[in-house]
Amino acid sequence: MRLSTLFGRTLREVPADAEVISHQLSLRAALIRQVAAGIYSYLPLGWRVLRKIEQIMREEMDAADGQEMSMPVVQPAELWRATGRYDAPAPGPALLRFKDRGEHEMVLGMTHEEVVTALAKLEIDSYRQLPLMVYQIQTKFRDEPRSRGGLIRVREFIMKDGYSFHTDAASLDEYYPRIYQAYINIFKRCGVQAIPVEADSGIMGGSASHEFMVLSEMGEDTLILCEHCGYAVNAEKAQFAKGAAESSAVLPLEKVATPGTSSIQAVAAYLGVPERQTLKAVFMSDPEGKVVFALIRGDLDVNPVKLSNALGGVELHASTAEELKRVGIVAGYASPIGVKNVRVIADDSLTSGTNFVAGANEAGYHMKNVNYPRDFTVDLVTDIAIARSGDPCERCGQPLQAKRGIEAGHVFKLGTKYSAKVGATFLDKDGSAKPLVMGCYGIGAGRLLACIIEQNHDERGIVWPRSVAPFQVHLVSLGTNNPVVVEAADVLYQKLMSVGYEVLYDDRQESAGVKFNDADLIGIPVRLTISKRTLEKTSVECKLRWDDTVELVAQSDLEAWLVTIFA
RNA sequence: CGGGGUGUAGCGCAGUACGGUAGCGCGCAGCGUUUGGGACGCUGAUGUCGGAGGUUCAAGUCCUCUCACCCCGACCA
Repeated sequence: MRLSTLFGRTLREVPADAEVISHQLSLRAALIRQVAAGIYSYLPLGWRVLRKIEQIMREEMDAADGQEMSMPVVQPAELWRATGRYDAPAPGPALLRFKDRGEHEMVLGMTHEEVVTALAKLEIDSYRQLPLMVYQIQTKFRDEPRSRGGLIRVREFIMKDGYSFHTDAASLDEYYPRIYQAYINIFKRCGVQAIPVEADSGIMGGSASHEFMVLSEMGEDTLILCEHCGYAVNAEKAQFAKGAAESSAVLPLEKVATPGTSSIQAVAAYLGVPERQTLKAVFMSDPEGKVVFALIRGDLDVNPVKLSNALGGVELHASTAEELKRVGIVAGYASPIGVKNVRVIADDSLTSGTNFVAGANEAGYHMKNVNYPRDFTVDLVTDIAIARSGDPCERCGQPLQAKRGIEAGHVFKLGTKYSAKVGATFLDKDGSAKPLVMGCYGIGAGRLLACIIEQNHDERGIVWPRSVAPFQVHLVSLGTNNPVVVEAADVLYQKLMSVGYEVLYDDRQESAGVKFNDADLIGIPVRLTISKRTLEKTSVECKLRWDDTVELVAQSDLEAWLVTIFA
């Protein structure tokens, strides 16, 4: 490809809208251009990278016995009604809906469980056909409330999504690690370090799932890691050792005046007790405004995802003052004692320890010596606490670390959630019809591209890993007014291509500075320079993008030199 | 959906307090000189100042409405 005719130009200045480094570089290096919020075009350079990423995913999926196929982006609403997701609160408005000219309700696919399960119902009859895995590399559309960070969080994106079908859970359990390993291979081959963590399965449902997280301050997820024992988990799901509050002889309930102490910190200090001897009340409401009272030991915080899961996955928001008033709760002094009209979900941290301080449901007053279950009852006791940096690991007791990460891939054991609803069954050996047991596996291609840049750049630009670089060789000719140089560069360009290299040839009439800066920005692994100077020595100047040194290589040795780089 | 911000040439920005002929840098086109880290000179083109109303002799600037985009939060397979 001659740079003089490449569609898409590099930008010298950072576009004002881009804050994230991968966003800035993908715009400046002419990989992508924005069309609307969270919707991008890929320019030729970006598309070449994306295709390389896709090819790596394809090879790893094929190696895991996957069969590539393609399913539509536009899907009938009835498929989504069948699984209940059309009307469910989640995904809700993220599922873009519209009508075609025949007034049929349609959606833009945000994932393909519905379509693939319907296909499986059609095509799979017998256990003899199982297990199998199909995958596609296809556009998804999710009408996110807010896109951000360039390609990191978008509305329209290309995803590699795979679906496996099994006779039973044991078969899925056996297959799942192969995909897990394939994912590790994919990220490694793409030059990104991704950490697999245990994850919450969210609206996808299912029994187990893992996310592949790329460490980045930009990340929207928090991971909890234990360096000591290797426990790695999304904070949404992380468990930790909570320890126990003090236990002593149970004392009689006592109401005390605690003016101006609407926070745990304040009331603990006022009464001279540790925070872990207090009970904290947190209120969240469902979409209908019904208040949930979450009760947890004062030194811990509520994890909204765990709380939501404890309630069967309902959507929750922080309760408004109005919602609290309606059920007679005094914010800041709320008490589990005598509370009515709300569901009380308690963290298991309050089942050990005695004589806690809790609110009196009256401004300016708390209760001392509150004991469960003597003084109050709850609807459910479970783990609803969020793990924080420094909390002890539940498995080994060592301190946990919290880090930010970008979710680059996600694998789920779905079980029969979709197949049962769609009626996708097969006949087992014993002649009985059983729902297919499913797994699903996704990686966002564009997000992965952004992650690659996040982890592979320097102050001058992108430093592509060889595996995904848009071209292998960036050929720079200096002195385009010198016919001898032009001729030599043209010959080298043709020769490199004839032996199979992907070459970006900077044949523009630009100064050396412009050409070198663009080469650094675009980040192709090998830079070859041809000039009057190199020709005098019948050599080519060679430089690797990740290395500062340049090397003169005799023209006759160039091919051998390149072989060592791409070996 | 709440809070904050920005829309002026392809990109980055000034001009808006106080209304009076729309500017700068880069980029782009032509000519010439340059050619190893974002060269130089000369000449030139490009704007419905996001949009619609309004006030005024006169609006990029004032008023009203509206749209788009960015950031924080809510949300998120």
